[in-house]
Amino acid sequence: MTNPPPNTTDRRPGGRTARVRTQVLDAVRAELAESGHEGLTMEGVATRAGVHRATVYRRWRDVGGLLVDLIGAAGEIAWEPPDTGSLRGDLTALNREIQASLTEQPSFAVALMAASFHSEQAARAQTQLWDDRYAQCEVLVERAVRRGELPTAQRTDARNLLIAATAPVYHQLVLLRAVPDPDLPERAAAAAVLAAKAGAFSVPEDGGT
Amino acid sequence: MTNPPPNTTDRRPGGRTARVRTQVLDAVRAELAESGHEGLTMEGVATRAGVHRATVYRRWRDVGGLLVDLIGAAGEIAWEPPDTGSLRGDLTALNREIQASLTEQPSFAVALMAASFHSEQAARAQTQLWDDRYAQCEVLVERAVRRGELPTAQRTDARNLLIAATAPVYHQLVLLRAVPDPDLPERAAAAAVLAAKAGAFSVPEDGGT
DNA sequence: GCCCTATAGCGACAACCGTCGCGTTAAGAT
DNA sequence: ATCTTAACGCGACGGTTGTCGCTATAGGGC
Repeated sequence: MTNPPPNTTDRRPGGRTARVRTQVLDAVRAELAESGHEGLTMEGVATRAGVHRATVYRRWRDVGGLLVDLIGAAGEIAWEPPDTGSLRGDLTALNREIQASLTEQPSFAVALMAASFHSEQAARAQTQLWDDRYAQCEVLVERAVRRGELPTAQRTDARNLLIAATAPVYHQLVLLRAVPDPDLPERAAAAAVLAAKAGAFSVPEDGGT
Repeated sequence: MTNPPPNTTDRRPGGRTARVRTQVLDAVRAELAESGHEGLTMEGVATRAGVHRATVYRRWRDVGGLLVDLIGAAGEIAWEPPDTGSLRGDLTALNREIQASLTEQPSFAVALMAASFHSEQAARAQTQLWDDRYAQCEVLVERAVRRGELPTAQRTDARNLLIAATAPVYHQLVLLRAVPDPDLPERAAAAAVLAAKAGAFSVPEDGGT
């Protein structure tokens, strides 16, 4: 008997499995839109997807798992950091995006935050998501340095600058649950830029080579 | 028949009622310490307090309600904003307090945040709590202005300054779940001060009288 | 002390949640 | 076309959650 050529992974991602996945993810989106992150329940998703509860539990474990998979599905569409020609403009645009994502009904970002308190996978996915975004955004700072908008005597810590610029938006909307202030994105961006120009995020050039 | 003199409120806050309350709140603290905000459940609190489940549900409604009452009980002990002699020192001290409150095990602040996604009362209480704190902290800015640390040509919006200074700490610890950075409180405070000195939080003096 | 009644105790309940074992279906390889 | 078995469907289960109607207890005004 010839050795059977090894099965790639012994998985079956196609056909029915794939169909079930799209049904379930669609159901997640629909439930989220209809009843918000509070009404997002495993039972509800399964019923709406026309799939058995046990299936959802087996493949996604908990609500966090569903959201994580939704990130995966959405993450395939690329995101690009804004490029307006000035650091302040870029950060403002970024903040506007963030404010929109936290304000839209329903907010996927808020759902993920809520889930991250109950679900380990959701927590990890959230950290991952923001980390990636911030990494992508570091180019904003590099561009600003190249344009001469920032002091060049010392390197500017891009991550800290980005966090300083964006954190107030989250703070106001999530923690303080303030009504969205249309000027906040720009104010927060401007403040961060001023601080950066004053050298607030400069770090000693670490020894090269 | 003589009109019976009106009972003050027809409530009975004393005696057994008060005893039950302290038992329950003690149980909340204990459960929180033992199993964190994730393990804080109505059932568990009731059992530990030696009280019937229905009683806890009736009086506190949900986990959020318990936390809210805990704030009330703790809120009676006064909190004072730091006063170190400089704006930067004050904000750094404030940030250190915040970082400590988010890092301690278990963290009441984190528990309240988690609950605020499920419980309306918890959400309101959270907003209220931070609002009060920020209102109290505005004196920091006033003192700084009086000391001449900030530009006086225009008024500085204390609230925005405070949020810019403190938001990064929440952001790092809650959203990004980064490991606590001992330098962050100072860095964030310093950045906010620099921005403020550059006029980032100045607002047009609104026309008095 | 004696009432009145606010509040707590109690047990039952329906709903939901998550898991399990087992039978069925249909990918995907030959 | 056939076979193997991954993935799903199904129903049942034990545990938890939140509510309700009722009874018992005790606070506090008289």
